Amino acid sequence: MTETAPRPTLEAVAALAGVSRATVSRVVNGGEGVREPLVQRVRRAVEELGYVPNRAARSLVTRRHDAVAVVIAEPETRVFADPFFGLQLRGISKELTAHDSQLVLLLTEGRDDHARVARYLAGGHVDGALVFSLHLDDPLPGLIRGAGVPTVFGGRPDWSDTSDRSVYVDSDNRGGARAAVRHLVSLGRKRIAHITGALDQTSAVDRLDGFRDVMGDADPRLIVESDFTPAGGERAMRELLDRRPDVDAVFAANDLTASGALRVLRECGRRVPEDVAVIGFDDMLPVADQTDPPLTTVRQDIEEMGRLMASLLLTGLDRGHRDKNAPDAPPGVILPTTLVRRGSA
Amino acid sequence: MTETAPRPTLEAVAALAGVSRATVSRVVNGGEGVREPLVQRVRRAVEELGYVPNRAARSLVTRRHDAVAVVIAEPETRVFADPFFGLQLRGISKELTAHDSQLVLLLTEGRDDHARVARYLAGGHVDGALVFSLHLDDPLPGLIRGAGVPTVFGGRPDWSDTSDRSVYVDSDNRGGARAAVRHLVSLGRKRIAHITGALDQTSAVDRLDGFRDVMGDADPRLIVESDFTPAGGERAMRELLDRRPDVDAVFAANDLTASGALRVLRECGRRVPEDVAVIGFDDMLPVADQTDPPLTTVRQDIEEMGRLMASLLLTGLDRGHRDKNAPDAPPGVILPTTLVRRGSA
DNA sequence: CACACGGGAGAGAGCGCTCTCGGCCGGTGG
DNA sequence: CCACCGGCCGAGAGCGCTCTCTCCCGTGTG
Repeated sequence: MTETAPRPTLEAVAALAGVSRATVSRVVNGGEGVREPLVQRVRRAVEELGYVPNRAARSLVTRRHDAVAVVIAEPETRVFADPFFGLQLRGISKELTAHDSQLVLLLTEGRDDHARVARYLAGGHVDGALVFSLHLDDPLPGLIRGAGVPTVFGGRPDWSDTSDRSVYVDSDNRGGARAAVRHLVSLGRKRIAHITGALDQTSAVDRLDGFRDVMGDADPRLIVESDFTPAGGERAMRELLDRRPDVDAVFAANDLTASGALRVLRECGRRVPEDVAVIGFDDMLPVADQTDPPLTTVRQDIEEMGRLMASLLLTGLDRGHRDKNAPDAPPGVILPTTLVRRGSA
Repeated sequence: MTETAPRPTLEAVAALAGVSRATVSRVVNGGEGVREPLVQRVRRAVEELGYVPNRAARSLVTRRHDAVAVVIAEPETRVFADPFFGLQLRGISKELTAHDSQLVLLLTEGRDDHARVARYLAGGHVDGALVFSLHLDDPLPGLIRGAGVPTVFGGRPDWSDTSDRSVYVDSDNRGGARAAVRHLVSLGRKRIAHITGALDQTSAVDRLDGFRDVMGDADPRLIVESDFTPAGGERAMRELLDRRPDVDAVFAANDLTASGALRVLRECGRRVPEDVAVIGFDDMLPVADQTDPPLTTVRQDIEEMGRLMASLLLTGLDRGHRDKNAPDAPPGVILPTTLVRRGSA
């Protein structure tokens, strides 16, 4: 823990270059309206002193922070133990650093954390927020909208509030589900079942809707509600085999669920994919490629989703600064999903 | 993207409470040396206006930022796709919010990112840094030390530089490995093999050392070098069966490797644990409990590791401010690991 | 009853930066 | 030749806060 050395200031650079602070500032911020020889002198001085602008001083006057908060609301520890957020963060990070913005991470669990996050965002310490809130009844999105900070949501928010025009980015859960089920149909399967995800999340609802788009007239017993976990997948699969022993295909709401289902099928002596074809969702590595047989699944580009969220937020901020009357951004952007064929279907 | 409302300032609170800015400042920062009735008046005014201090203005004068950077150096995308960092971040986040500090996340891939991170840290925008650097030859730790920012490393850094007294937190990789191997011995296994991790990482080296502590005199052919991946585990297991078909136990450097090994063993008709016992490392969910059979493994408390890193950094910072001559913090803190018995050994 | 003492409150400087404004200088048109 | 205009640069104010310094008032003492 060494003592921090005194950092060079704009003043110091100005003195060394023999110009005024204002000129150094201009050069540091793009160099518009400064003649070339001066620009060079200043650049050299900056280099020589190793000058780095003091962000605090800058944002004190500009009222911008070049920082955005990433809020991950995650009641269950389990959720964060999967690679999903890691990939999102990666995408977000790339986009933010490309725009020279910082990523301030806010993790929450429980209600008091919500208040803390809302206060932080309302405090105006960041230019905007990227929010991941998984559950329909989560109060956080409301709190955040109340904070008056530009926000982009990850995943479609709950539409129960119809005035809600929140910007969001989501995967094409419904379309992906349709593609999966159609694939099963094209394989000649007749009794296609669906193990749902936790239906308090829009992604689970959308995947179920996609299933229904294709299998609207299916026996309702072929739909079993579950919770996105492997254990839940096991339970659901047993239930399914009990209800309809003749089931010949399963579309599981995610890969974890599918892995549970696979285990039960193996236990019960059903061959996959010969007797029962199985499709998952997410293409979550290292799960999907580690099952036996490797899982056919619907891939979503999670990293791209993060990148796009950040991009949307930043361009929104820019537009806000330049032109308040620009046409609104589309409220939602849906990223395509693709079917990845492996061994299980 | 609404317009940001004008935020109330200290001045405004002071006016409302009928006191000076200085007094409000005192109250906001703990209220020492202000008489009770005034404290009350100020508190009410703060409440009424919804005043939140402007961090930029504050840190401009205090030269503290109440922010620490978390640097995750991660050349391969694969690494971040596992739950490890998520849990670390969770632990770090808890500790930081308890101390009212922000978490600024810096993800890197590639050399130019290193320079960027070093510049950022040297720029003095944060009070300290928590650094995860997995590889022995990574130049990042050196750059970061050069930046002169208080730092705590996650995982034992490379000791090739003997003057290095970096503070770090690590799991007891060596002890955990010993416990695993001893367990195999206690099961009566005689031909115990080790599939190593990527040996450019200290964790892999330490686990190998732990294996050797117990099995020092083993046939060197029972040690196969691998890379922490499932595919690597498969390759290594085949190699192992080829070299020593009579192998009766495997200690794999992590759970992913173990899962690959399990698959090969099943393919080759070996029963687990009857013919070959298998132990992993990490207790990575949802891998360890999803294998067939469920994996016996060595658990490390990853979240606690993150929490402890943050705690060490913060107390170090505090001490730095209060008393430069306090005894140095211990360079390394090692967290215990525990053997988790499941079905595979 | 005058004086020293100490604790609580206010005044004011300034952290490092940006940004507006005004002045200077060179070039052009009348 | 002079007024004018436009492009560059510098001067200076001020962002919101903390912190030192000073002043004031109440209490205890000679």
